[in-house]
Amino acid sequence: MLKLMNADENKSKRLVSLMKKRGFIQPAFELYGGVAGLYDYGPLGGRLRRNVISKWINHWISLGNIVEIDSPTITPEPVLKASGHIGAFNDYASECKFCSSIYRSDHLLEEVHNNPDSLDNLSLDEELSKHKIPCPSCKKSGWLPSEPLNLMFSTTIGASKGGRRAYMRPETAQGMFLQYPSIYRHFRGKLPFGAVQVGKGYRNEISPRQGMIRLREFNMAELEYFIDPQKDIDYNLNSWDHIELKLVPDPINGEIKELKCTIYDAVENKIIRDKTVGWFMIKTFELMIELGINSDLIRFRQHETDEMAHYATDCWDLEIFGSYGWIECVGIANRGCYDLEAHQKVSKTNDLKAWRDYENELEIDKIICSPVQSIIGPHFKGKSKLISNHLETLDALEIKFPYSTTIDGEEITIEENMVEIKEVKSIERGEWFTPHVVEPAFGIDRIIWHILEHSYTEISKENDDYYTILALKNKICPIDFSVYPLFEKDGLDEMAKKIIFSIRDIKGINVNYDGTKSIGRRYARGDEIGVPYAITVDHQTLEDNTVTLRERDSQEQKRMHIEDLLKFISQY
RNA sequence: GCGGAUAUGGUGAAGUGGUAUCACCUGAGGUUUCCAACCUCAUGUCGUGGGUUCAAUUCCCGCUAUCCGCACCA
Repeated sequence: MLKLMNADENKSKRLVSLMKKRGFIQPAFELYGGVAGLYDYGPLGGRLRRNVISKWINHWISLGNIVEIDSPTITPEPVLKASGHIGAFNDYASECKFCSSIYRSDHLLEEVHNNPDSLDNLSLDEELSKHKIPCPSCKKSGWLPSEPLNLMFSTTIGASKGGRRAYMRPETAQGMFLQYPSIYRHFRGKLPFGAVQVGKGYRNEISPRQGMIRLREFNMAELEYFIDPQKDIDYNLNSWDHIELKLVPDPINGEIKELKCTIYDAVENKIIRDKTVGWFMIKTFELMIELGINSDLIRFRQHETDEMAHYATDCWDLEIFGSYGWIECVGIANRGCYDLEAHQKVSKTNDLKAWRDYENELEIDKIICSPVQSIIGPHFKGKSKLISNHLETLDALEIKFPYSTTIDGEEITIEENMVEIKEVKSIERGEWFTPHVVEPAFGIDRIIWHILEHSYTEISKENDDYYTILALKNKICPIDFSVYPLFEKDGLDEMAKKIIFSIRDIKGINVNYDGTKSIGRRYARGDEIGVPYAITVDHQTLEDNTVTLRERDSQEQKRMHIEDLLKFISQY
């Protein structure tokens, strides 16, 4: 496999050149020297990206219980504190007092400490001064207190000094969690349901590498699927029995082993711990094939327990093989109720819950102490509300009067005449609970990169070592049809333009005209950017209204009447 | 972040202390009856800031970016 990668190295260089040359992908801000980790999509890449995103959204929306939402990228600090992004994502950095160089605190201590990664900021500072760690750059020893090295871009909301601290979101998921009440209402409380969001995410990587693979600003597409953990849903997993997935399970019981099996078996045999995760895995696999990823180059890898993010309980990555090796492109995680509960706790609301009907109604007979407000009110004044609440929690059968307790730091006594012992009947039909969340999170840029890599084919033609075909799938490709007049004279060019106008009337089709240079070159130009079909207008067209339709991948041509062509295109 | 290498039209490359060459691509014209043909012409380049110098794309230093290791990240 290593040999294969080396052989492909030049090929992948030629792909990068092509991407730049033809306007798919290029480093951003090149006029100003460029910025690592930031990329532009060009005239063709922009449309490619749009097509991938549309396909992604439709794939999920068509399930019927998924909606699309959108939320801001600028996120106030408390949100990210609640979600755990501030804290868990952090490493500490120390600044040299003398030369202002900044280093990761734990890295400075590597020589003198076994596991500096585990230290908190105070211990880090202590160790640094105890061992008189010198600055690698100026060799003096003296460090300012370590600060969290945050991988998020920070900003301030509001221009004045009192502005609120905020960050560019590191994932789109939080937007879906915060919109949960609205989504819950939309579906009128019927779980399971989900929401998707496509947008930019930001991570201030220390050193982005590997081209499009690690970006500082990237396109993410995330789906949050809210489920009742107690309800067993039948996903009909055996309807995918014709597909064998490559799985690399958590090596918790031994060495890493890749195995092949159907999604049904993987869930049955508990290789995949969560059925819903399994369902999303196979749905995601389907989507990848539709987008043009080579199915042989896809595998799922389960996160090892210590590798799992702070929120997840089970997590599988969809990895795609390309010139950078196996790259994680989708993460499918069961996040449990972590996020919703965290936000409920911090924001002090009760709104992030769902209602579950009991199978059988529960009749509950209770004997309670009902406070007599006309006595308690005047007697305890401001404290009366707290006292009433307390009384309602007591078991009336056990209580003896006068009853003493401490409320709000004060000893109080309840006399018998302050309460009324009542028998109440209540019927409980269900309960509130916090839904669990299964999240498939897609790195769109990484997927696009691999679509391009897997589509990129070089064949040899006479006099041509590298004839390039970008075998993009229909409707993913930026341009769907090209119309070429054999020559731009004798009215062929006008005929071609007439045909283009009729094609443009068909919705959603992007058609392109090219009339310069030889016909062979124009086919080559089209093949190179993945135009699936070329329509050629020749002299015969003027006589009998027929054109030739050339297929990109087979390079075969068929002559057909313009009417039939338009019919073909409208069904394309 | 550390170590090494690199930066020349859109792409891929050559070259020089006196402002740069080639191929492909692109555009115009000609030619051409279906797969990167040919002819003529044309457009377009020394990453960036500073230093040395009469003169720097070339030499030196800083910065930025890219590639390869290591580390980090997922």
